[in-house]
Amino acid sequence: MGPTASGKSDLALALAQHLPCEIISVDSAMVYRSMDIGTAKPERAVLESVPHHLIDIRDPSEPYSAAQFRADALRVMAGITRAGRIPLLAGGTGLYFRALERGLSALPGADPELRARLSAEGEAQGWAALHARLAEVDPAAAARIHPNDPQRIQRALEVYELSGVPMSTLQTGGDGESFPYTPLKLVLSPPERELLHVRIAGRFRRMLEQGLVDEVRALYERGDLAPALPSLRAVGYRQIWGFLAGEIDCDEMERRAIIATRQLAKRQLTWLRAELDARWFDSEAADLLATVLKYCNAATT
RNA sequence: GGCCAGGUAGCUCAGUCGGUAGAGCAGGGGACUGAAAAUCCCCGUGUCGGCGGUUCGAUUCCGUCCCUGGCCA
Repeated sequence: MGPTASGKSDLALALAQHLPCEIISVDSAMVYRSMDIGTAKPERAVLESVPHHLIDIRDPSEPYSAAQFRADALRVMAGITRAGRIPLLAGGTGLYFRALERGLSALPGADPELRARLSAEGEAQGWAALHARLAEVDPAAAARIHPNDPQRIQRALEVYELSGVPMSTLQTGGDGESFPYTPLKLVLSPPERELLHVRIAGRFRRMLEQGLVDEVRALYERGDLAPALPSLRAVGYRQIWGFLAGEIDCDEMERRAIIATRQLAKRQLTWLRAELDARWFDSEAADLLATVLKYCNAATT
C-alpha cells in the first residue's frame, strides 16, 4: 500500500521476482483499458513477465466498484493460493483494501437509471431537499451523511428505493463472509511530504511527455464517453478532458492535475494511517528491497 | 522624468466612513460500505510595502521614499 508516486509498482515487481508471488492491482483506475500513461500502469512487457491481475478488465465506459473488486480479488487470490503461490496486493485504493478485508454489507448494487433520476432531482430541488427526504426514511443515515455530500445522499436514497429498507439497517458492518487470509501489510511512502510533491509534479510532466494528452484525446474522440464517468474522473484525465473541451489552457491543466494528484496522495495517506497493523517503509531507502524482503521472511516464518 | 493605478495570508483579491482584518485557491488534519484517482467535513496573526506626521488610537487620513504595471515624454 502507498500513496500515488511512492514507487509501489516497482517494489511489487521486485518482490514478485524474489518471492513466489502474483501481483493483484488494488487500483480503481488501472482496471480501465486504454488508460495506461495516466494511471502509471506497468509496461506491457512487465505485465507479461510477472503475472498481474485486475488490470485492463473494464472499458472506460463501464463503471467498476468496490464490491466488484472484492469479488474479483477473492476469486483471483483463491486461484493463486491453490497454485501454491502468494497473492501480492499492490495499490493505493483504500476503500478497496478495506472492502476486501472487512467485507461489505449486502446492499443492492448501483442502478444507473435511478441515479440519473436522483441526480436530476438533486440539481432541480437542491441536495438539501433530498437530504431532508433521506432524514424521513432513514434518519440514521441522514445523521451520518453531510447535507453537502450529494454522492452519499444519492446512494442512501438509492438503497432505500431499491430495497425498501433504510440503508443504515442494512449496513451491518460486513457481509459475514470471512477473509480467509492473514495479510502482511506494508506501506511504502517517502519520509517527507515535500518529497512526494516533487515526485508527483515530475511524474505528471513525464506523463505529458509520454503522450498522455493524446491518450486522453483518443478517449475524447470516441464520442461515447462522458466526463461524469468514474473512469474519466480520474486524476489527470479529468483535467485533460477539460483542456480538450477548451475550458482551460494547457498550463492551467497541468497545474490543476498536479494539485489534484497531491490531494489524492493526501487522502490516501489518511487511509494508510488508519491501518494500525501496517509496517511503514521509507520509499527512498537505498536498501529498500532487501529491507522489505527481510521483513517478509521474518514475518512469515 | 511626469501622470495614473496598485503594493493586505504561500497565490488572487475583498475590506476597515480611524478602534490592529477575511474570502476563494493552495496547504494541513479528518471522514469514508457497489463512483473512491470519487464525494465531503474541519483548520485563517498576517511588521495590511518602508519611514515620518496628525490622533487617545493609523493597515485606514497626510507627507515622503521604495517597488510593480499602464500611459505620456
